[in-house]
Amino acid sequence: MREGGVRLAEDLRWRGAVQQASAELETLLDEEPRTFYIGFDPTADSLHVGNLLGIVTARRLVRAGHRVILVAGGATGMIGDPSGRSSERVLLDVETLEHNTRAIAAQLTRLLGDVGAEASVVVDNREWLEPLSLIGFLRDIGKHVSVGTMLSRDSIRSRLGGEGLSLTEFTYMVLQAVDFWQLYRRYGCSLQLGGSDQWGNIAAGIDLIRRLEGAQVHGMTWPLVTRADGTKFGKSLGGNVWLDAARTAPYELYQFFVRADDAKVIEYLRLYTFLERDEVAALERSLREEPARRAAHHRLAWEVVRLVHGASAADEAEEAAKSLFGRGRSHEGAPVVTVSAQELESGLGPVELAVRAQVASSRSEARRLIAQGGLYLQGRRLRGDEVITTADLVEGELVLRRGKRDFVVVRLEEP
RNA sequence: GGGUCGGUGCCCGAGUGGCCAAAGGGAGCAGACUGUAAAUCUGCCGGCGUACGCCUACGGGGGUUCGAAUCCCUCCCGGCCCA
Repeated sequence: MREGGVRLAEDLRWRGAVQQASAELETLLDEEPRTFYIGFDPTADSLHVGNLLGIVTARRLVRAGHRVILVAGGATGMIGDPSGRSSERVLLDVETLEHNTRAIAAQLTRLLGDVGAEASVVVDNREWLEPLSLIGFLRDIGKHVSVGTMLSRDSIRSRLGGEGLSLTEFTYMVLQAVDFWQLYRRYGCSLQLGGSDQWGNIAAGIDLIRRLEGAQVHGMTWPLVTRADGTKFGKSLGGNVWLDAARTAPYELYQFFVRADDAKVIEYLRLYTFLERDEVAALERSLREEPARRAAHHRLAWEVVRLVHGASAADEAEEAAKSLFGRGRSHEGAPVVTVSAQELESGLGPVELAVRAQVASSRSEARRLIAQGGLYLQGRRLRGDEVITTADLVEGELVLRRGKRDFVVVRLEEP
């Protein structure tokens, strides 16, 4: 039960990776190998940065000798978890959910697969939830669930005080309890992990198993990760930051983390990487003494990209960042847009170029951007009346920048 | 089912017949300062258009009016109270 030379419980405590637990961490984590589970909602066909902590935590437990079951919530996804939400979910259609569940299961397998097939299993809870009949559910399970207790949970109470919630969402908690119960019976699972907003759902499972099996199982949550201003971590330029390279390129993932708030980098390093105390301490010192180097930020970004996309993708993203933001050899991996040779030969105005390079979503926006002096070519500010032609290509490329930090490399289409 | 209050731009929220593309705040974008950070200051911030402008918008539909986010009808959705 050791991770990085330190007992797991102590390690997680130091990392700030535990918010609540149903028992002493040492009892839960250091005494014997356990089977634990973490659930993932199929709300999209890829996981995102918000799911990263679950994945990292799972890896820590596996490395310490525990076994993990990753549940792709194909069935619970049909219902929608009200936890931490102020408004009723819009239900996804069945085909989308099936597609998402498959995609997420595959992604989980990939992200945990290398720690050993033995130690990690990916299952879909439709396996046991779909066969349940309403009557069977109400007789066999519903009888053991106290509505009073459910009503006292924060996740429910906060909604009752606001928009209200449907029976469908109210029931979600019980379905998740059934998951835990089934995993207990099928795999001997005795510990459920989740974000702190999952505490109510986890507790419901613990209660159910106690009543149904007379057994004591446990739960543990990690804290909600925020940005320095208190808002939720994980969103970027108008959207989620995904763990699927097709949705968020490794370069962009790297950029997301490299831009972390100073006030938060160290916290993120502890939570999201496997670096040990002395390494984190060294980076902390660097942050304090030579902040402009941004060593902690770069290390954080590299570590996360390595975890998600592999070491070579991490190296490439790092190299591209160096190249675009300072001196570096290659910006392979940076966003690329192609234009036809004819197009560029006849010359493009900055507005056209910005739109073609997807650096602005409309001509109006492009014009506004240029008027404000926010478009740069090869590091030089572009004026509105310039014309860009093939003569401006440097090594066959135009390096376009929007604002301080968003680069796009423009290349000619392959003939 | 009855009553009542409400549904405004990405979010919060003002507006109660023309001066409304709609106050204010937040978010976002750009500039300055910097370190691809934070804080601060400045500008932009529905879409299209070089531009006078045009189009789309205040829950949906219909109506009154020269003119509606604002008035009327109706439907949908939500809160609260009553049954």
